[in-house]
Amino acid sequence: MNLVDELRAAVLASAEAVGVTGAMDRVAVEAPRDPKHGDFATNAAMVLAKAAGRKPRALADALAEHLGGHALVAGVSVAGPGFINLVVEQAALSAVVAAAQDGAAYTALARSNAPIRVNVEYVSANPTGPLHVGHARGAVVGDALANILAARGHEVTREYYINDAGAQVDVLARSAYLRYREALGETIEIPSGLYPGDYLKPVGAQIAAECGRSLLDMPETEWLSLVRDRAIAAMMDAIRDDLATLNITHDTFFSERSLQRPQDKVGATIERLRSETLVYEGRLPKPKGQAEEWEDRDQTLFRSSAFGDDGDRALKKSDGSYTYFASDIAYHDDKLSRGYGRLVDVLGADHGGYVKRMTAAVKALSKGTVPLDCFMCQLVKLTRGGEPVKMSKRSGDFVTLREVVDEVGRDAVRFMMLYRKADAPLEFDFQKVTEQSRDNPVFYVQYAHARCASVERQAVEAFDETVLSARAGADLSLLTDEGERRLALLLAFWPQTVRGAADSAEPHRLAFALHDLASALHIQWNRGKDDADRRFVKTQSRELTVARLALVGAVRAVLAEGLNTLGVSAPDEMR
RNA sequence: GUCCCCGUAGCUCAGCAGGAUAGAGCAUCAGAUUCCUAAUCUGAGGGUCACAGGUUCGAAUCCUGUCGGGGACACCA
Repeated sequence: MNLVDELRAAVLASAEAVGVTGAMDRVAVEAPRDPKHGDFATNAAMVLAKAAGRKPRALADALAEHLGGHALVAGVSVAGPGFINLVVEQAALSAVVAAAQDGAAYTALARSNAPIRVNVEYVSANPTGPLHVGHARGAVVGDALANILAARGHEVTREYYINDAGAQVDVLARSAYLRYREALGETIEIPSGLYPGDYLKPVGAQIAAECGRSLLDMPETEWLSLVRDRAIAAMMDAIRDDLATLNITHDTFFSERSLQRPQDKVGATIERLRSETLVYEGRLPKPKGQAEEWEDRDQTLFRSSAFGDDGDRALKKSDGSYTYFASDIAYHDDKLSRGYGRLVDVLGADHGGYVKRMTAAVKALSKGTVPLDCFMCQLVKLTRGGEPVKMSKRSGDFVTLREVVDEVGRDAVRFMMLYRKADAPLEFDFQKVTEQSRDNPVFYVQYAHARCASVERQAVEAFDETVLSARAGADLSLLTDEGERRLALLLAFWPQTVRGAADSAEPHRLAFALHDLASALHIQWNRGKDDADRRFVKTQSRELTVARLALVGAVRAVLAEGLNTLGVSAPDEMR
């Protein structure tokens, strides 16, 4: 059990001892606002006061008296409206430092005792071109979230939904066909409405090489599916390559088309819902606003309004084919049939209006047993030297994910995308991120890790190699310096941070926690410049150096584990 | 017209299931390199948490409304 959990258990035991029951799940052990208040603080007295029928301060006094006797607690005080501040025994922090030597094992303390199977769907960009920088955000957030859920102990599947069934892939095919003719020597012009990007030229060339001139005389109905399949395959290869530059790989690529052929799974799902009276034939009210070409007609509708949506949603287009939503219902039904306990969709900002209906659909399909969490990534505002860069796949004039990674580097792209809440807009400035300056927090955190490694190298030089192996038996009670305690306390919160990030699906919390830890490390390091007694490597005392190396090793292990979870490298030196 | 997200320091953003004096980075100003990497650190200035109500012991946080910015709104995907 980790320290924060132990303290929380102690608080709850104290509450029980003084005869309080009630909203125990709201009791939290957290960092106090001001470190001067103590090592930890709990809101227990304020949260439980009502149920106990006592005033917060009075209850706090009672709890504090009881907590004072706990083995881990060295000091207790009551402050403010009823906070109980705790100072822990040195042994408690020593245990944290010892446990954190192994970053992976220490992070495993965050594991849930009720792990479930989780499906995380992310990216799912249309296979009509290379990924652009907007996709990068969803890709990184989804990937990091999957890592974090795995760190929480869940069994995670990373999935990509290939939208290969709609009209846009026919447009892709027509665009590729023109490139095919171009490859055979024709001079072509890409009409508006098709994809003009150069990236289809190799596809056209490849088809020309394989099929020769045989497609030239065919009617579109004959070449369309052939060209389409090849173009989609080529685009998916390109997308996989793009994702690989960010170290992102999916476990499953799920084809939308496979829901319709060879078997009509979409129809089957619709009919099942119809039998539950959740699908019906009816008319939608004419939407207000832009609806000039509104055609009032009977439609096949899903009763999503019964599950929290604003209205019912169409499942078939006027030509009788399925809507994207209908396919997506069948797709999520397929996910459910694979036995997941939780579904997560990471969506782009332009899918905002889609969340309610999809959540409603999963509610209906799973009969409320499986939650679907949709997380929106807001737009990325890409600037270069203050000038906004436009992105539009149709124009063929967009900044690709690959360009950004090539210019800025994988680590910087990943960390920057994670260094803010996903549902807040993000400004990504090329210049700042390329500068490798203090402006870029990834270097700050990586530097802290490199500095830890450097300290270890220095220690070996000052003593010998055995100072590192001696850490296992270090006397950690020597770590009494204020800054050292501060580092140990930050380490103590790490498992909770991982839990919080996983359960709230907010990867940025990890990034900020790592930044905090890096900051504390840098501060302590610099204190050694003013005060030689505080240096990590203290040549006069091997014993003290070994203890401090253990602390540095713990910080390094957690930084490495955290960076690894975010998909960012943890270099041993940065020169 | 409806729905979703956002509005916190000059700028970019945190603020974890309401809680202690609202934080960080950048920028500005003033400092610290005989010393484990100055890609670092120390200090200062800078705020009616968009606005108005409400809920309560207590609100940046929850509810309602207003204003402002972005996104989405039959059949596209």
